[in-house]
Amino acid sequence: MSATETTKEKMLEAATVLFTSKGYHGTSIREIASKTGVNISLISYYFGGKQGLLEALMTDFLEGYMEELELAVKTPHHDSYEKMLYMAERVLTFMKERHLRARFVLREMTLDSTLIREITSTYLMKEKHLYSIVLKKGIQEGTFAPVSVQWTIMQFRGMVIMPYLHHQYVREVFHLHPQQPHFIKMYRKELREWASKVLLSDSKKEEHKAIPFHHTQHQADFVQP
Amino acid sequence: MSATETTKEKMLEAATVLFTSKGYHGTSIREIASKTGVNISLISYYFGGKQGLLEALMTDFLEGYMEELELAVKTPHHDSYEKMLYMAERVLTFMKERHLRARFVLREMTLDSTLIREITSTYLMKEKHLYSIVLKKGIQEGTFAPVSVQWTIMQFRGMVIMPYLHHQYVREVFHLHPQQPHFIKMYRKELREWASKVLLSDSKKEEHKAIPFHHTQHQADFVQP
Amino acid sequence: MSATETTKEKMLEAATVLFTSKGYHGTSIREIASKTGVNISLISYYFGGKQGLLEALMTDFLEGYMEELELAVKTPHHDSYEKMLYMAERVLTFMKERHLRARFVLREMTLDSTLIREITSTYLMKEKHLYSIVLKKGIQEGTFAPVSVQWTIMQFRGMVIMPYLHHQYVREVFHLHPQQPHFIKMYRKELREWASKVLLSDSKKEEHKAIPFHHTQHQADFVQP
Amino acid sequence: MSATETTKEKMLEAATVLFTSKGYHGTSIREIASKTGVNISLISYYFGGKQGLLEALMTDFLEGYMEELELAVKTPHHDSYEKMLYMAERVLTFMKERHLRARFVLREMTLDSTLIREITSTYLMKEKHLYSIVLKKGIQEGTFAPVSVQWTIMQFRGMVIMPYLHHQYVREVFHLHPQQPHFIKMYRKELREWASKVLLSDSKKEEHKAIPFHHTQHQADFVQP
DNA sequence: CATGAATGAGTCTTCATTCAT
DNA sequence: AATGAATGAAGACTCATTCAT
Repeated sequence: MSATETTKEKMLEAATVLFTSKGYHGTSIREIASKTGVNISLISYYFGGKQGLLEALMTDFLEGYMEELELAVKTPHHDSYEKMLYMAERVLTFMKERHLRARFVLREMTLDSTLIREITSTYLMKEKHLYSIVLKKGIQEGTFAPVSVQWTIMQFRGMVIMPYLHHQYVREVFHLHPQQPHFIKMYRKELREWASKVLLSDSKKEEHKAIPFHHTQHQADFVQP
Repeated sequence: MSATETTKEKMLEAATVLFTSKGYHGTSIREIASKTGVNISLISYYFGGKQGLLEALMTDFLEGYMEELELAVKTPHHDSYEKMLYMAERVLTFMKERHLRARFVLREMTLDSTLIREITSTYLMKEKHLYSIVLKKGIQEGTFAPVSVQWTIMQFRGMVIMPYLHHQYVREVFHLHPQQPHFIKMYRKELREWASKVLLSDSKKEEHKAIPFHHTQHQADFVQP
Repeated sequence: MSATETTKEKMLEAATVLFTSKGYHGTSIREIASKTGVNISLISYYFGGKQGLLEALMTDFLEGYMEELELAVKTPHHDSYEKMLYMAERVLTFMKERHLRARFVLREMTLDSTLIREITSTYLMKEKHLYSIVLKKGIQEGTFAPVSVQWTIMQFRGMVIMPYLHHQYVREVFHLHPQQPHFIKMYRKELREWASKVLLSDSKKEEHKAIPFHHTQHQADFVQP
Repeated sequence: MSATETTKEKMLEAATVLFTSKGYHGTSIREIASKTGVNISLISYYFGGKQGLLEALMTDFLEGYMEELELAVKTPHHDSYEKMLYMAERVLTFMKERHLRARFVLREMTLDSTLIREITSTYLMKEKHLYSIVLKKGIQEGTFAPVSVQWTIMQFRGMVIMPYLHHQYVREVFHLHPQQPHFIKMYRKELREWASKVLLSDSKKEEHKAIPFHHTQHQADFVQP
């Protein structure tokens, strides 16, 4: 890795941390440069300005994100149910490994600046498309109940990104840490549970026996009826 | 309403619009003043600065939000299932009526600035507490299956706020408009469906017949098996 | 004069001095603000930026310049010869009173930036037009010899602006001071002399007896044949 | 010519173009390097910085300029009148061949920075001296009328450099192109005309018959009395 | 001979805020 | 209650220059 690449990477990392906690506009390039340990002007030099840095950050993340989804779709599975969960799994793992950047990008996508829209819209469409394919296939196969494709995607996507976008909330209110392996394991089970209840067709429900709540053993917040 | 109150209200409105689309730091008080049609210094005069404006905006929203939840909890219902859905309903309606402010506040809560934490943490705790009460009660009653309280709250809350926080996404990708009455009506049904599948205990599932998909008649995205 | 106007005027004055001696790009607004004794940001506040200051400076000068020429043309004269000289006289006096600004504007007009062109072209056309009218009239009347209008304008204009654009040269090399009344008086005579030799038709040369060289008495640089 | 010399020459050429249209301070060495197609640092390497480049540019031009004048003075002529016009001719031709550099240097000389003064003052003095010699000689010979030496030099020099310094003006307003051979030819005649009227003593005027206005045949802007 | 990474000083501009009116 | 002049700090960015390679 060349000197340039190393420095660039360090900059992106510093920017990620700062952007995530203070927001894009709330962070000055001076802070980024200082955190990286280089001169201010190097940011404009490498990325052509603060905005270039933002674009690099987002594009880089979204590209990786989409790649995970695409690879997941290509991977052969027993049925659409397993594929759907595998998609979530890969995306979750991907975001876990870069949870700060994930949080920042997901938040930034809630703004409606033209710039953001330009960067993200293609990816969002693609994401919808991929989920859509799998869902439709599953319904046709009879694996899934005849659910509304769009509402299901919205729900599913919402659940997948939730721990990262609402990282702060999850941590403060529930004392859970979405960047830790433990969390992922549990969250996977929750998703599976949800999917089995909401997605599966009645005929398939018995085939796919929902994983029993053995993960609840390390959770003390249950109320016995 | 006095002249002062009107001006203040107009300022808050302008700030809401701008903050929502460009973020807090991305908006200058100059823009707010100009959009309101008043002198810049009036913002510092009324709110003691930009930060004061932010606090007023958030506190005001969160207070109303909590009030809705509290009133919903106090309202007598046939069972916890109905109460839970009624809570969602009130919150949804509250947010629909001020969807811009909702979006902004929800997004701002994903930052981890100390200021934001100070403003929001009490409300978040209270929200968790209220949902918690209802969920636990429902489990004890036997209305709800013995689900994990915390995961369920996270999921439920995620679903409720999703259309407003991800307003941009929902609009661009699915061409739906969460601020329109039509949307609320449909979203209510989705929530009910979800709740019936995920929350209800087996014994109750028959009692509460899930509302059939008659809303799907205006939706063309179904795939028949 | 309001506080604003006074401050603005002071800024324009400071900018004139600095721009003239160091050029537009060679001068920082910090220097201008500091020389004016106000805060830096006031420049952007009043003129909308450094460029706005430049435009104000140039437009203001050029407007005054053209007004002199127009008034001179409107003033009734015995013949075109007197009018022509009167035009020069008024412009000279105008520039003498703001010789720094004159120098700066005249120099700036030798650049070919788009901005400058946009500001100046209209004025230059008008100037040509006014000179043109008088020259043509003079030729028709028989006051002037049938000279080339365009070459004559170029020559005449060159002579009029020379002392101000080449102020530095005139001062350093000839120890003359174009901003002093004395200079103007002498220069007027030179122009008259030039005009009588170059412009007047033979028939008129006798009528308008060239003013004898009595101004040469305070000049020691003559060589007797 | 070595590779070095070629690169240096290309740099000077690029600098000339940019300095002329945007001014010295308005041009960055980055632009110069980029236009030349070499690395930025090479400018500091070759010329010891931006200022060094400026000095090289000016000195080079002024040296050539003076050489022309000196050679003209040394060349034997029938009388001072012919010599004077020959001086103008050589200088005009010299500037025509490098009209961009001429324009830039002439404009730069209207600034009063210390640096510029240091570079130019010697040359200006020399120029004055050379013109002075010829003028005085001519007056003593009786070729020239007893004109004021200094005013005449100012006027003469002004006329000679005008087309190059005011290149933009001449082009935009009169649609003439001082860098084309055609222009030079016409301008030479204008100068001769001017000189015959302004400089020549009465006794000599008949000897040197002013060239009739045959150049006016391609000029349509004449007004017949 | 020529390059690219890196720097520090400096650029213009915008920010939120204050104060006298 | 509301304004507009004015400020100081901070914003992003560009500058010319250096140095190791």
